[in-house]
Amino acid sequence: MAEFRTPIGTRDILPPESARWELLLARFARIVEAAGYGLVISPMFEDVEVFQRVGESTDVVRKEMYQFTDKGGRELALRPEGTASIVRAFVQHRPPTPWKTWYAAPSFRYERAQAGRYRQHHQGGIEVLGTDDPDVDVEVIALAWEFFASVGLRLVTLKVNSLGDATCRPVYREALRAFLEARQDQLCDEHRTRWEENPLRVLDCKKPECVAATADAPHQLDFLCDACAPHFARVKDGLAALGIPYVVDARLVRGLDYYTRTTFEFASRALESAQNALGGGGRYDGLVEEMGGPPTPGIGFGIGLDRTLLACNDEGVMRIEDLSPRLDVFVVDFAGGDGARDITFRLRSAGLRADRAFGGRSPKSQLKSADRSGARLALIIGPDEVAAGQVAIKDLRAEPGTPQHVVARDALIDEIRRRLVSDASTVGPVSNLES
RNA sequence: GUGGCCGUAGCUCAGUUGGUUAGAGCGCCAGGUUGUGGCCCUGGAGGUCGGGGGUUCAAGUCCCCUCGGUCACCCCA
Repeated sequence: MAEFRTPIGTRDILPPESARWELLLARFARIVEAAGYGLVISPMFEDVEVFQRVGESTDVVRKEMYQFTDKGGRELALRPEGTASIVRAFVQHRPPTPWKTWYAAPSFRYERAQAGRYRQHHQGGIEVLGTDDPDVDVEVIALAWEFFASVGLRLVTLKVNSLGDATCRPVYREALRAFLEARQDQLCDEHRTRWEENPLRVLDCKKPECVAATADAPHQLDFLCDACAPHFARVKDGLAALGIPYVVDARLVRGLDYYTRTTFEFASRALESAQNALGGGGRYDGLVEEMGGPPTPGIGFGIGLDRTLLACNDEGVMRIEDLSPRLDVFVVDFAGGDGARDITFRLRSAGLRADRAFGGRSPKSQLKSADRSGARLALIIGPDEVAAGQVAIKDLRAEPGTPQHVVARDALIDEIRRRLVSDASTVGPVSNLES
């Protein structure tokens, strides 16, 4: 057994699996940048209060945060989600609005690991600050939808809801409180004592008692004010206009307290595991102010990239086997090594993807490495070729017995290019699935 | 934080009611082919049986503890 291993709930992502991550991140970046979003790279730890502002009553900040004191006595925490950092950056730098940003970064939560749940997971997300136009809500949702579609996922479902705003939410809360108060003895053990703390959370409880007791509970949707109702209607119209299927789920309550108005969640019907939420988000029109900035509406989503890949596994898309080899040529030299050293360097300078064998191994052994590398061509340099100033080119995908060609060193790069363009499948893994 | 299941080679696993030097497939390395991969054949390297303690003449096998993995609850991405 190895002496050291990755901490609980974390893992190494190694080749060839990591190639899927490169592709996934490239897809995400391409889609959101094409929509005018700019990358924000923020620290992965912040003043602990930055994250506490996203919701004192949520498990994420209450009991799952990686908190620590640094040597200067500062109270810091590892980022448990993406939005708080972006909002903090907005308040700190006051960029012009609307500020459209994206990020792809790890988040950390101290939880028991299980399928689709890690202590370090990776989220890709976008945030738009400075406009409450409902068409932005539609844009944000549509970009997430497009991302899932771009990786080939077909079994993704979208749920939307509106949680109201500072005007209508308190009214609804009070109605729900009154409703729960009348039936508190029917709730589950936990909520019988805690329903007052956060009444909305009771609607999210999966215990049969709570589900039954709240079956005909009032919905926020029935309490939307004159500002929120048309906002939500416009969002639904927009989704319909773009052909994005959705269901309104009046019981959708997300795990962070900052949400207002539009909230949404993506789930995979393909995922067998209990963790089938791929991502979610919503509006947080009060959060910037809460963080000490000017009143500024905002909306965004976070997508779990780890889970997106799990969903890809279950749907059979983004398969590692479909990723093409990354190398154009593999250099085999059993004439001392000068040729491998010099030619590999020249090939790379010319923009070709090239690797070689080291250690002066036998021709057979080096060819074996060439085969496994997945390269299209092998360049063979033996004493005969050196003497003639030539290099042998072997097509590694040709049928056995296919004769190899010998070219002068001066003509080598042109000849390789000629052979590569004649076979489109030699394009690398990223660009091959990029279209 | 709670519970179920599981820890034997790099990987996937076998190991008969406890009984000699712990096995296979894949992978890796080498040879068969004094300069040619993929198929085949042969050989080799690689394991304190997760760790500690206990029972026993004898423990990979039984018991306890512990660490780790995994799945579920909870929560969420």
